[in-house]
Amino acid sequence: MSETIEQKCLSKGVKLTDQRKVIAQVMSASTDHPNVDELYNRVSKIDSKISIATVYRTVKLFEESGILAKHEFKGDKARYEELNEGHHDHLIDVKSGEIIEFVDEEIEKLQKKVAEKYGYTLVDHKLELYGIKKK
Amino acid sequence: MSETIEQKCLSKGVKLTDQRKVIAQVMSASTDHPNVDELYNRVSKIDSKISIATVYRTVKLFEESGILAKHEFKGDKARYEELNEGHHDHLIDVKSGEIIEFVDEEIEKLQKKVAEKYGYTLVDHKLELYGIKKK
DNA sequence: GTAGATGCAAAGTATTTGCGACAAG
DNA sequence: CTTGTCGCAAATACTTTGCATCTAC
Repeated sequence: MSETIEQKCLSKGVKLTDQRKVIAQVMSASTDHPNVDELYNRVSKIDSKISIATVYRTVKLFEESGILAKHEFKGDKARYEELNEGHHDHLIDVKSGEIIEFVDEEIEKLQKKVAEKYGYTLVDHKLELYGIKKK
Repeated sequence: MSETIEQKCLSKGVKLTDQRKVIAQVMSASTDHPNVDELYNRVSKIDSKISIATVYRTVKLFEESGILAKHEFKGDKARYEELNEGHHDHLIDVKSGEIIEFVDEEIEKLQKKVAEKYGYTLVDHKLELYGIKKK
């Protein structure tokens, strides 16, 4: 069981305002990958006075603090998800937009190997698979 | 030796205007991955009357026709490159912004395998490695 | 008490689009 | 000819920011 977003804020010295608590709570409760609009809508239901500017400022702050991950899938708006230990990549259903998370150690290893081959130390990567569901 | 962009336009039924010829020519001559601004600047040197709206319209059309590939690297604007047979992925130098193209058959195979595992047929993918040059 | 956070509205970016004029097939 | 394209400027979509006020620590 990993730390809550609020605990992460404390340990990273991020000031915990009411607005941030609500945003943290909504992100933790989300099993999908909401974009800023969706997040703002969910947050508004809990506290309608929170502005969208605060939502933007907060996801940016959380991303920089390593609390959230930002994804920019093909032709779509930026989406966010809570970041926990286990790194994973995404398989996107091009018809429905459904997002499946997966882990493949072998691919991870090969990526590192490719970077090394060109004289680089891998610091980050992005792997997205786009597929159509088989019948 | 593969087809020129102009040949591709003909075979795909894309009308060849003067503006499109210039944009095609600039893209073919580019060894980097220009964004729309950069492309517009280069195009303007050849024909200063071409508007940026036309550049946007053309890269979109070329992308939809499978002539150009659009890339959206982390936190950067959309970049374009000419699409030829050999598919490749990108290794981005996070310090300099330099982009290295690479191919790794093994990773490609594993991607297909992952998609299959979840019951999907892989139709597209995006793999970007971000690294720091070793000294 | 003070540095940093918020809400609001205005300003930025990047990109798209309506429209009348124009050109390719 | 006719359909699609162009240039222009206005519109849109998403995100950031200046400023006065407020709040966590």
